[in-house]
Amino acid sequence: MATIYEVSKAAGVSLATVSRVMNGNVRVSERTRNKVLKAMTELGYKPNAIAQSLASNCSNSVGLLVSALHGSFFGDMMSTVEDVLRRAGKHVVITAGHSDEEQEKQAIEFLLDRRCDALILHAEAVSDEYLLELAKGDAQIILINRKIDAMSERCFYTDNELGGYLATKAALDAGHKDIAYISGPLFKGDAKERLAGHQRALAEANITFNDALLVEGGYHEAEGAQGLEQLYRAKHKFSALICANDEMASGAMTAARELGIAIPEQLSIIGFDNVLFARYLYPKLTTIDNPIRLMGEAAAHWVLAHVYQQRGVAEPRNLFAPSLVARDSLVSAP
Amino acid sequence: MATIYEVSKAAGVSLATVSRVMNGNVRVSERTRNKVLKAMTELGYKPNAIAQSLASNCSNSVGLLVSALHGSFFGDMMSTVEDVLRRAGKHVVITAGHSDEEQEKQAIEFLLDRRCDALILHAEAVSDEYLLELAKGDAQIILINRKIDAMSERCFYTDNELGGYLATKAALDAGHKDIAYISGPLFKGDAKERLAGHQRALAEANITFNDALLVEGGYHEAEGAQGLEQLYRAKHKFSALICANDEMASGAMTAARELGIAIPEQLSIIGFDNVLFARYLYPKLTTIDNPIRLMGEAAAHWVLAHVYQQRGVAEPRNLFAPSLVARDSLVSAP
DNA sequence: CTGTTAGCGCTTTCAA
DNA sequence: TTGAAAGCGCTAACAG
Repeated sequence: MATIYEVSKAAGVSLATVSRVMNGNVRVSERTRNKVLKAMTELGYKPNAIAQSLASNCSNSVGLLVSALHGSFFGDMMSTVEDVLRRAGKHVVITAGHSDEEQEKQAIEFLLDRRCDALILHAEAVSDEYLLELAKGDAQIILINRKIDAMSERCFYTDNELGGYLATKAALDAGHKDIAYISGPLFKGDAKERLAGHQRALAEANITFNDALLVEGGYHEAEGAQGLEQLYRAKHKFSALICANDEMASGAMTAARELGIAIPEQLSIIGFDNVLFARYLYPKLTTIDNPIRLMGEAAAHWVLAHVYQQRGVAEPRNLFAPSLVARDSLVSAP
Repeated sequence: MATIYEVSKAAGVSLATVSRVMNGNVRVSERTRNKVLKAMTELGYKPNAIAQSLASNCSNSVGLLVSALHGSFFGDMMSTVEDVLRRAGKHVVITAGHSDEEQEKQAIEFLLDRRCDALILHAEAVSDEYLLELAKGDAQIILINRKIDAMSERCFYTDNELGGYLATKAALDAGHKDIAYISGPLFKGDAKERLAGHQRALAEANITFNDALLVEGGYHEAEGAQGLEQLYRAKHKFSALICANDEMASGAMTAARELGIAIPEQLSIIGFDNVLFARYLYPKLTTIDNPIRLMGEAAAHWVLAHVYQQRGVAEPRNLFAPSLVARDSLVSAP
């Protein structure tokens, strides 16, 4: 691998000049630039990104923390973030936190050790205090799907409460009165908010929230199935079920089928997130669209604008509104 | 951020000694080591990974190329690779190639520029020659889901032909004679191999392969749906459909339902890959298990053993055998 | 077992 | 507009 030194010799100029034409920010005469460029191509020169990072104190890398590397939700998010950032020549180091405090901290430490210029975090388990403390350090911290007031301009999130509200409202509008709810793990903010929206919609319709119709799940398909079975066994009647994400809705559908419950005739189901496979379920899942790709894009754009000082990047919005996607799994109450 | 220099001063030793206790490979007296350790914690010292990389000419990072960051197949793969490598303190830089030659090359260049110690590639579009050339360079190249004879010990792949064979064999064993097939894009090796397996099974059963029952898809759900519609419109009769991956099987199921075809009563469907959501489809998808997690693990272990000289890592196998997962979407022929 | 001393390849003042 | 030179923070001979 040719080094900058060899290029400078070949071009008959100094190291500094080569560096200047590489970075293009300082004026270099046309003639000199061409000599250097020629030498570079002849030698097949590639700048050493590591040396550049050390000297410039900028790693050109951004760390991304997600809960898991598989799953439609995070797939969509990683996909947009990587796309935007790589186009800008930045690289993305991805780690998984598995919704566990210790693992999230370790992953963040890891990214910090690699001297990432910015961290885009989908952190679920660590505390606000920890994140605030982190934000005081060298790396810029951006949060996805979480809002902390003291750093709200670096937070990109969905109005989960509204989403929960819309889901329940849709069921109510279809005439359902007995609505069961399988929530996400309630230690997570989004799970709490979605549930709060559900309760608000019920209250507006003068329906008292029935604790017996609530099951706490963990956002996985299996818990959707278990949740439905539990509700069914408890013999409380309900004609609609709202699941706090599509994965659980899918699990619930499968379980319902096995119990001989016809969907949507006997039971309407509504999901949340509108992940790719939602429309391939049978019946096609009515769900709440969670604009995760837009949030990823917003976070990446923020980094480009504020960390790398790129011009012409539109200032992203922070709050994203979910919306109902009406498909086949919700029908009028019998 | 404290530097090694400050630590050495605080501990009253030389730079080199601090470096030694950090890396732990050279003997340092217990007393000195403790002094250094103490100074480190007091200063909250964190080694600068970038400087380490530059000095040691080892970035401790491995690049991972996948076709897309979303989708169950790649999710599973990234997940295992990241898990194994991060446990070993290596970091994973992930890029997407989108099955496009130009984009794959760019992504690989990008990883090379970052001086990754090894590249684990799920490359679909670039040529064997290109990869062989690449393997001559500084970074070690590992291939997933692809075999090139000249570097077969660095290739980890499924026996796709066998998989295609097993799928078709299962349909045949269930009494089906007219078996349609929606393939992956035939410029991809795995798609070709799966199809070859299909044809071998037919030949063994003395059934002539009928070109009219073959549709070329692109591994996406939408193409599964289109493929089924196309086959249906062509009015060729078939009682079983084999799809070259689960996503297309899912799309085909949805499309069949819309055309009023009962599954599996009127049409049996078999997928390939056994991704997570396959068992949540309705009916539950009979499919071929593709041990993608094991391949990811194997690739990561190979890197640990051969690139980072870790001891005690079992030598991974290169060829992985797929197997039939019988669920509900395949039944006996009418 | 420990210290000295060159670098690793590049950026960035500071002068010229 | 260009060059000289001092680092960035760490590793790795080489001596002692």
